[in-house]
Amino acid sequence: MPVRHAILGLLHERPRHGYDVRAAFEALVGGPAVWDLKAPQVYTTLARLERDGLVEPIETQRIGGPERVVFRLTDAGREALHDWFGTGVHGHHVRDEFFVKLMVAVATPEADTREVLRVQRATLFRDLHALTTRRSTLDRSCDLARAMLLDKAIMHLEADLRWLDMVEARLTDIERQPVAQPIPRRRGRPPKDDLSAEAFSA
Amino acid sequence: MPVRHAILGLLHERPRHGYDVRAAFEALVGGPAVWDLKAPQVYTTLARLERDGLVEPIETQRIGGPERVVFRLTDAGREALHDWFGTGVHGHHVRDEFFVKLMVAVATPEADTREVLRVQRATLFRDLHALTTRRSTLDRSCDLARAMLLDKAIMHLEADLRWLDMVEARLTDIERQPVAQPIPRRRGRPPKDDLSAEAFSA
DNA sequence: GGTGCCATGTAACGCGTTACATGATTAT
DNA sequence: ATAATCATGTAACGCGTTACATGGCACC
Repeated sequence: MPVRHAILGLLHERPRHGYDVRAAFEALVGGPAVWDLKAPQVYTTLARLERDGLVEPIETQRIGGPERVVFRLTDAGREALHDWFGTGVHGHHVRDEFFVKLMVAVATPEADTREVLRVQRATLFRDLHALTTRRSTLDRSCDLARAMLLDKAIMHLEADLRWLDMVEARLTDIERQPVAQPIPRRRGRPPKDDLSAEAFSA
Repeated sequence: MPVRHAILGLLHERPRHGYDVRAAFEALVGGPAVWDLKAPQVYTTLARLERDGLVEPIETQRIGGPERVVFRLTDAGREALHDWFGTGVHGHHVRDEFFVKLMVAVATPEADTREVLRVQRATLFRDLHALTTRRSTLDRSCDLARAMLLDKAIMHLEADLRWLDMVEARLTDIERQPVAQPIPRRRGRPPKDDLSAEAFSA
């Protein structure tokens, strides 16, 4: 959902056409290396915004190449932008790919869980190194946005690495204990066929 | 991409039909409260996996209700699962909704950046409180998966809150300085500037 | 005049969600 | 009998991505 609202913000500043929106977005977040907003997403999002009445075309320029449709915010668009500023963003804690991978690995006897952990740690360390390197080259420049974004990414990577340490410690603790019992989807009548889910295959 | 591969893992354990996959998945991650995998996603994903040759139907049961198609892994499916275990998951950190909101707010004179920060902090604190509460009720039970997932979520929320403190400090430092200059999308002849970065995005 | 690139799109796909259809079983 | 609900889907949408089409312009 970020792009949609970001475009509202950029159009609030001034009316823009697609390419302008894209350039402004990337300038905002720190350039295409940080967030390469794809052109099709700009145009389709603008089309949806227009359909929803948050944005309206005001003119079409033809300077060199194809026609450029310039959009501006409507009142409804300004309201949506204001609402966006007024609501917080929740952490999305749960949809975590590596957590799922870890759970599947634990449940799969043929999988080497320690190896999965090792590979993940190595991946995150490489990411962390790349980020800290870029961060240090940035320090002298006055690019606030990129520095803050890198800081955030670095802090999250560090959290992930600490979490991996915790996970490994716990796995060592309970090396071959039973780990989970099935959680019944409590609903009405199960069709008594119940071969459902004993989560981990001892 | 987690669900696709998780389903491969569950079918590796034993052949299953759609409902069975869903129940097993939720048992794995800690119940529908943690990750409510939607039924349509299960069936469409199974269909894609079958189309891609990673999974194949072996029988159809009709016990009570509708027909149930039971799938099992193919060799290609086992290979895909193995590859999944062998590759690390990069931090995605960059597609961050709040970061975008903050950048837009800074660039929008009418927006109250401090208020945006305050609302965000309040939201994250509420999330953190909810999670720590759930975490403490879980402690005595032996539910490893949920505890680890909550730990991860809590650590990331703490990182976000520390980051917010940092951001606020920086904003105070440079209260009304100019914040961003546009970054020209290299047009015309590409100056081969190539500051390409892995570690970020895809 | 090619070659390539800009700027505008369209089309199709993946993943995820919600809304809805269907038939069978179970509870009241 | 009626209502609920389970298990199987389909359809449509949002968001994001890649591949491709189009037409002008810039350079060699």
